[in-house]
Amino acid sequence: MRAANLEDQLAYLRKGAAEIISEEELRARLLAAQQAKRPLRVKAGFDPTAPDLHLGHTVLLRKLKHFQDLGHEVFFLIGDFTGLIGDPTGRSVTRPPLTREEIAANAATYRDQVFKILHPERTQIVFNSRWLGAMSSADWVRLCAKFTVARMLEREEFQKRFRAAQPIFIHEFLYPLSQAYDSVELRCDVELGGTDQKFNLLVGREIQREYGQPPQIVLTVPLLEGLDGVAKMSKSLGNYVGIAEPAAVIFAKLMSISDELMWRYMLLLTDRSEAEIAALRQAVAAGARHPMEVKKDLAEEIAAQFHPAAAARAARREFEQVVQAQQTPQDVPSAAYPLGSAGPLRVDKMLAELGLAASVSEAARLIKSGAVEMDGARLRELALAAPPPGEVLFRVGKRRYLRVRFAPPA
RNA sequence: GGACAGGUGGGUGAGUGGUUAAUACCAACAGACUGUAAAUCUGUCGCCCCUUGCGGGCUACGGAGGUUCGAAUCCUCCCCUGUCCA
Repeated sequence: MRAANLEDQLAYLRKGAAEIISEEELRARLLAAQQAKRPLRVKAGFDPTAPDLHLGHTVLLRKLKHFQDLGHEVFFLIGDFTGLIGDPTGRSVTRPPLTREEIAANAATYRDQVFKILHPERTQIVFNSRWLGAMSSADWVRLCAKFTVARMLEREEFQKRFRAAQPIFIHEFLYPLSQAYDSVELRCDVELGGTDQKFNLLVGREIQREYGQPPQIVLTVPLLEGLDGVAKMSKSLGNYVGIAEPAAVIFAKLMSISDELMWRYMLLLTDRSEAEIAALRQAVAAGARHPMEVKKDLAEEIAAQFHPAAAARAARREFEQVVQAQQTPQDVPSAAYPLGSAGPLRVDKMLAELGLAASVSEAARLIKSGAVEMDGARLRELALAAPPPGEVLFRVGKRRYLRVRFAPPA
């Protein structure tokens, strides 16, 4: 990979990128680095509070890895200082500072997850509190003096809120400036981010120039749509696939995406070439390939990025058996449930107590809507006059299973 | 410092004394259909109690008090946000 010619390198880095500012500069920088026999310094920043990475993050991580494949150096920056500010999103407030222990724990989690994609030997994990926390008030004044309010208000998020008469707090202005200063401190050649980061990344260029450094090249990657295909993937929206999730979960979640979204995922989450994807898409359109089979291949391939290939294959088989053939899964958890003295068994209460429903009301709702099966038979009543003997298999909704052993009253 | 506007359920956003646990939309959950795809359709969508029921109780409309048989809706104070003026 390292020996590839310049144009091949550029093409490799361009695949799946939303925008490169500018490609000319990148070409020149690649060339200069090659001649000087030094790797490029490539940075991307991450939120210290959300160490549970999902596929949306991997779009960026994969692009970082592409740089590493070409021999460059990646700075995986954990924004423990900027985390105090919170990237302006309209609802963010100043966050309580994390303790040293929390930060260390989050960093460890990152390390575990990130190296499923990145090359450890070409990755440096850095914390921006190291330099931002050491800056004096005077340093901050100097930094702030390098950027104008008018420029700051160009950011779409600020502009929107300004027009809508919504609050903009002064400290929010410090976020882009801090991030930009990170680039100065690390003498970055390239910074990567989602398209929503474009403004911040560009501020980095200006601030670097102010500090007498050549401005970094900015490469943005598209925000990955979540499982719903509409909103961006995010944990809080619940439309995500976590990379630490079991292979079976990853597989099942990916099977629920729309056919249209499948192509997008294929482009951004796999190393398949655009030509290959286009051909496959045509085959599906022509009826030569069944979209479900293509989706299974994709789901298995992605699951295999975070699990052994055998585990991914097993996930596929399990899906075929449990979901498609409607067989009960192998490893259904079981629980004991003590029966009350006499009287009928209140199934709604039991489901809530065993964690199959969030509350008794919720459980009652589920039963009334026909979502609960007992030993394969749909349950319609909240109470059972005579609890069945021995072990009973409960199914709630499509996926939640539990074997319940009824213990006699104590 | 002054004048004015506003703060409602996960989100957007109605409601200005009483069938309002609170319109509508989105999200979410479940069912039907299917390739557990999407789309579509239907139902549900605060918590708890009684086996059910157009059943009962509790909690909820920035916070704290108050008026009233009864308040998200009126009054007082406080907190927060925005606009304009200084």
